Amino acid sequence: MKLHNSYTNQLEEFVPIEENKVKMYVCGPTVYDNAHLGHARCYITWDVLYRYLKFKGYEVTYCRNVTDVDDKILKKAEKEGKTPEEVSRFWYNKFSDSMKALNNLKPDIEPFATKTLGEMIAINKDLINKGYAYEADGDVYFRVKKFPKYGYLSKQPIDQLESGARIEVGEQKEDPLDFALWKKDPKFGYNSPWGVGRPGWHIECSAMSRKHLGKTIDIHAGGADLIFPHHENEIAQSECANGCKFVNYWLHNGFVTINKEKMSKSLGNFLTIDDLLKNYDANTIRFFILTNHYRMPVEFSDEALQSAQAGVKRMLNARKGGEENIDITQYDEYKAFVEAMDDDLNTSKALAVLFDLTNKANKDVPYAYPLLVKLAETLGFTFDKATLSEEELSEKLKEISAELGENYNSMDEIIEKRKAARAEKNWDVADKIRIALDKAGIILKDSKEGTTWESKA
RNA sequence: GGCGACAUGGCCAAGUGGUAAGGCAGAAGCCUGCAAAGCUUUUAUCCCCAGUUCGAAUCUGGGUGUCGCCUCCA
Repeated sequence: MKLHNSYTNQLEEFVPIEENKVKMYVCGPTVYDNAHLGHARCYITWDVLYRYLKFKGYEVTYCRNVTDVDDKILKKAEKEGKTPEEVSRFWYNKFSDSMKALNNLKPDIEPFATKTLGEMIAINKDLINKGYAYEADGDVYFRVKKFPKYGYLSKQPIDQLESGARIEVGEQKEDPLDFALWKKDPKFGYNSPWGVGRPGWHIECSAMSRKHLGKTIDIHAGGADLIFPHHENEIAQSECANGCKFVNYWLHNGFVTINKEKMSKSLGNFLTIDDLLKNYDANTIRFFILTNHYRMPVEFSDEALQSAQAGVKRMLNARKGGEENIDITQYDEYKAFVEAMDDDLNTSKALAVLFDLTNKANKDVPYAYPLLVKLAETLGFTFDKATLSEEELSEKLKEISAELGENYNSMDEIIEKRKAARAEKNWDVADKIRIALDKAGIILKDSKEGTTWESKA
């Protein structure tokens, strides 16, 4: 399997440190607000990687952190008169709900920054002892110039970075390039050897990664906007503290754009996952994301989502049939799918394979449907049809009964009535029934085997 | 200014040297009492210019355009 490594900027054969085992870390959310489509793309992308690695037979440990100590959380807490814990807990729960709604698998480990403070302090101590960091009036900073490889990941010449760097008021840096490992904060801080303070953002990931996955890990992934400074700084901290390589494969996803601009919180041009789910289901959003290669930008538009909706509907509508227990690896489509995914997660090509199978299923090729389901599930699609609850069904029946001026107690009754009308060539009655059902969001499908119904939603 | 990415049919999008996958939308036909679903058929020479090559969307050089990072950001 080949993956694009941002560190070398090359496609590389993926070889895990330990045979058959993968340790992957994804930079998770800072929990202070709703997640938006951009976040959805990121976490869907890495969810697909996680699923695919497992599909390939790897034993994967997927760690995605939760940043629950941050300026924005504190600001929100102060504004709302809550504790930072209350704020972060609330938004973490919201985030988890969104991830679940998008059908993303739960990572094996979801560490919280506030629960990893001991590891952060330990790393900071190491860095100070080794001369890579220094304390200054309750703050701790990293000496960037002591790490020659600084800038390698982001491909930034150090002098260029230097010209952009500034020392903020109140900071005690030796050099403008230096970044904070620990910041004095008497109000919301935690005890440390340097007084009461809070960790810097970057050290959190270095610490959580080391604590849960070890000093050197296979994969570290996240949005491309994290390359600088976040991931650059993580490398500096971890490699200097641990004296060994931090990450073997750096993977970065592209952005979601809207009107050709990056969708982001600061620009305010974002759509929350919750809002999106009001109009489109998880399969549609996933399809929309996966039609593009993960490193390319994806332009959001309702037209694009509607196109995705139509496409995913076609796939999910594939005719059921075939044997369940087959050896799927023997088929060409399986090989084509694996080949596509092995090529740096070429999901658009993989989707083409799924459409090939959809087509074959509709022509009753015996292995097509089971293989389709198996492969589509590897990309995180779900084939469960929307089912109506008891109450929803009785609600619909009332609606339809009212529309037709009759009293029906079950869908079967209605279908029987229409069947009888059709047998008498009473098209008027038959059509009225079909149209009334359609109005209530129920679609009838006539076939030689009989008539079936399903809910639109 | 520095660094990087992208430019393929009406829309989205694969394709890194051998003659343009797939999806959506459109058209025609089949099926159907009608419809839905499905099936069949159907629409491109790849931003521009120059070069390398027997041969380029694919490599090289030069343009043009768009976007991203360099500050919190998935």
